Amino acid sequence: MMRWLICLQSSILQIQLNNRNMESIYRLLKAVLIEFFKTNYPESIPADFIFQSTNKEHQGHITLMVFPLAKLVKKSPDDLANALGIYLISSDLIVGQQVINGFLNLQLSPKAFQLLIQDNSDLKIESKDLKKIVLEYCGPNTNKPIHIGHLRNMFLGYAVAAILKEIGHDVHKVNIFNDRGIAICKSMVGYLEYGNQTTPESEGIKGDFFVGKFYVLFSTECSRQAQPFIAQGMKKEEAEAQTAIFQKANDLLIKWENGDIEAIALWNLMNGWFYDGVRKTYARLGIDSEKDYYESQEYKKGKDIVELGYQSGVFHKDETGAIYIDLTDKGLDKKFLQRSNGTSLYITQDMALVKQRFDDYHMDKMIYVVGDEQNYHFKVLKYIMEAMQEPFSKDIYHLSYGLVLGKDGSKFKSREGTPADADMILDAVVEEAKSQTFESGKAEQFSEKELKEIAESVGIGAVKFALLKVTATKNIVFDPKEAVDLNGDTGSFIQYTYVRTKSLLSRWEGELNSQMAAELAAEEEDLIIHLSSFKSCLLRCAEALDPAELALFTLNLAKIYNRFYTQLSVLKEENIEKRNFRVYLTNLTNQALSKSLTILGVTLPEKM
RNA sequence: GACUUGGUAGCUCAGCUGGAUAGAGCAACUGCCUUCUAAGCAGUAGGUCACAGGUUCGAAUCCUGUCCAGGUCACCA
Repeated sequence: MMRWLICLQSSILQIQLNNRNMESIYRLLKAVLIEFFKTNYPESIPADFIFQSTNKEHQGHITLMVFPLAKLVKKSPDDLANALGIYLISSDLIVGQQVINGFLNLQLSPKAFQLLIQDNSDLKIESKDLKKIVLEYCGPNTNKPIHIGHLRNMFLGYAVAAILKEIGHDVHKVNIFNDRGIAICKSMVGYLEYGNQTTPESEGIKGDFFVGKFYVLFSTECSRQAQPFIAQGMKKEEAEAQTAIFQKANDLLIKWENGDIEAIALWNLMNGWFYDGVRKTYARLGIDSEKDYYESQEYKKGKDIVELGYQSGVFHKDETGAIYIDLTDKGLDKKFLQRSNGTSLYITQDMALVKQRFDDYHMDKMIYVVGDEQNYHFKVLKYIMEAMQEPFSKDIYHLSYGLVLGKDGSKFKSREGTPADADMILDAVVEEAKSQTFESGKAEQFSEKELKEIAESVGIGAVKFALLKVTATKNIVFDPKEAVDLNGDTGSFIQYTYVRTKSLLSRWEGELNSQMAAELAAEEEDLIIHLSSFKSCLLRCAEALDPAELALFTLNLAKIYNRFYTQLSVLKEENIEKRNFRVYLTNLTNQALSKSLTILGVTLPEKM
């Protein structure tokens, strides 16, 4: 983890600052403060200064913490604060100062604001030490439609990739289809038993749902057949393995692995339906990948690696013939890599896949976006590659994220076909967005086509934002009903603000000019200060590989702009200087909102 | 049992490397549309930061212990 963070750390942030806003101002003030200490206390020059934004109740923009400094020079905090305040006011960045209980509150000068505007007039980040990064996300199973957990995975992966790209890294997104194994065989048996030659077209069902339907039919029948065994006291999983229908799935799996023509034909047919369906969902969500990997094409190569490791003595064989690696010296257990019957395991194919990826891309970092229930799996994978002395083992990084839980805090179930399906949730939210447009009374302004586009953009944006605003490592309690509510801390609030800026700018015919007005209103100051933290926010998100802070930044920007918009006139302002500058700030906000939402994967409606 | 991640308002979440009276949104209650889009703005109310110790000028934040919850520890994926 740490190694990775250091690699990504940009040259822009060489000075570690204690606050998220206004780095450039702090840097300049620090220089002034150092001068003060050189003159007055040459024996004790502080290594760092702690700044924070001033509390709302007090006057000023930024606050210097004087306690640590007072301790250093052995003076009372208030005395030192007063001396520092007077010294700082002589610089052209500060126009006012006030000491309260050892806190030195400072008021920034117009020049300081002008400086902030200049620093952030473009929102581009230029950084060095760029990396080639491959990021795997999505990873659907082809036996049933994707569910809410996949949504978090896709949105997170997409946004992280976009953030890294924005910083300047060379990012390649890839997908993995888990297209083989017992699960898809269950759907296949379901189809053989109940399919009657139907197709998604004949039934008018989206392909992935069509395949999933037979998975559910299989599961239902399997549970039914398992009842007698459970009645005898057998555990559920054991009992299901005893059923006739499960045996059929197992036989099909063996046939498939042996290259049976009929089995493979059916497998191709059903996977084809699945891909057809899931790719529609990807398109709807704007999820893309540069290269698709398929488990079916990789899993056999894993066996070669196992054999190689066994020959070279890295892996061992137990008395039954199963091959394992001993990780007890890492504080872990033995991990089996190949069954005693010679067939491969989940980890076997990942061993092959990771090597394949490095052969394909020769990248500096491989990021896996996979849920935290697989933390152990990736830890082991990394150790195995290390033991195999693969130089890339250190470049494997598991970007793990928490579960999406239902309202009562329990896990969303999808195995038995409960409504955790991604498409169902999206449809419901889009439908709600549409009815909200009608409720707002604005529906008449829009054509049928526009109405549909707005609902789609707003509804999907709401779900994306709801899942992205929570810190990635934490579990999310997701209530579809709340995502449907488009008021408050939501994506649609931001989209609405964006549309506001856009509408305002479309009425403006003058030039854009960053010339600041002589006097700034508090709302303008807040906006400038907040906008000035955009770049550092992005850098922190890149380091943390987590878009949550960007989501919150964007939300706050929208809030601050809305206050600005309602409290001040822009186009109707009579003072030309003020009007021009407010249009300029509106444009900058528009740019920042547009950039942030695009990174987060939330689309920008033209109107709403 | 071991490892791991969490516990902040009725609910969903912020709170970055310790700083001022712990912040948002939802839900509840008040106001504001003949004025640049009211999917908005302004306001009221709501807290023993799981608990107990410790470190210090100062702790939601750091340390120790306890309790509670999720996840993992397969010849499943």
